Amino acid sequence: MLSIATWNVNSIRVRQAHVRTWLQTHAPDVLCIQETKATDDQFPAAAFEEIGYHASFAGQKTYNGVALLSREPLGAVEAGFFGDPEPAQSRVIAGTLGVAGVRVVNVYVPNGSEVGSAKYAYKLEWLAAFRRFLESRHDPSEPLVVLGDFNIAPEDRDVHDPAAWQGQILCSEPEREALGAIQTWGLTDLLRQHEVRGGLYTWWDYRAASFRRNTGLRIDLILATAPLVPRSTEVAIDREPRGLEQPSDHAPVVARFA
DNA sequence: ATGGCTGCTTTGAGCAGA
Repeated sequence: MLSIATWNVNSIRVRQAHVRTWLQTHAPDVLCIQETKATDDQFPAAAFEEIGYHASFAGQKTYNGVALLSREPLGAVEAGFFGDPEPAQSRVIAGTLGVAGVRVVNVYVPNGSEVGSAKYAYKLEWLAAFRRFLESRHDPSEPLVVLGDFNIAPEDRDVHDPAAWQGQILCSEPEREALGAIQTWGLTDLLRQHEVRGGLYTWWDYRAASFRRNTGLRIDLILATAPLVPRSTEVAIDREPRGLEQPSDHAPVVARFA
């Protein structure tokens, strides 16, 4: 039994207590977090060590930042990825779960701002570079999990109002094709192994009472290679922390493996 | 149609997020 989770926390310093409580309640083997918005010297590692979690982190000032919180120290921890077009942006951290031999790659994909903008072009370039990294450094026959905030809703059933979002950032065809190319390499969206329904979201805008009205998107994904797909027993989106005081705008997602 | 909320920043209006 193995469980691996992802959560965009939107500032680890603000969300520290939420994350601690969630870890104590759910006890995943690894929690991948994104948007820590903290430099490495600011990262509150002791708060997690106190409750039995080892922290590996790669941060920068103000923006981005990723971390791995794990019950056991991870092997071969690497920040960034080979071929990263802008290594100064802290968007990837990876480590290996020793017992299971599972490589865990935690990603914070660029948001892209607006279709047609310079940031959008960078998002597509980043996704292509990440696919080349997978090809050059990994093999689809290895047990590999790639998870995090992809900032892409894979299909219309992952969007509360597909007509309104059609062609918009997070939903545009080029973004979906870039994600599709990563999946074609050999990664499966595990939630869709268990669930065909729409209306399952991981992010709700802070504005316009989006969570209460459930006007969300599913943009936080857990992808895995073929050896892990038959071992996938469950993928759960935990909406509970989104309803707390001062929440992250994203919900945690957990995958369990036999 | 717009902006709606939140976090951060050599602190306070502007950027970025999604």
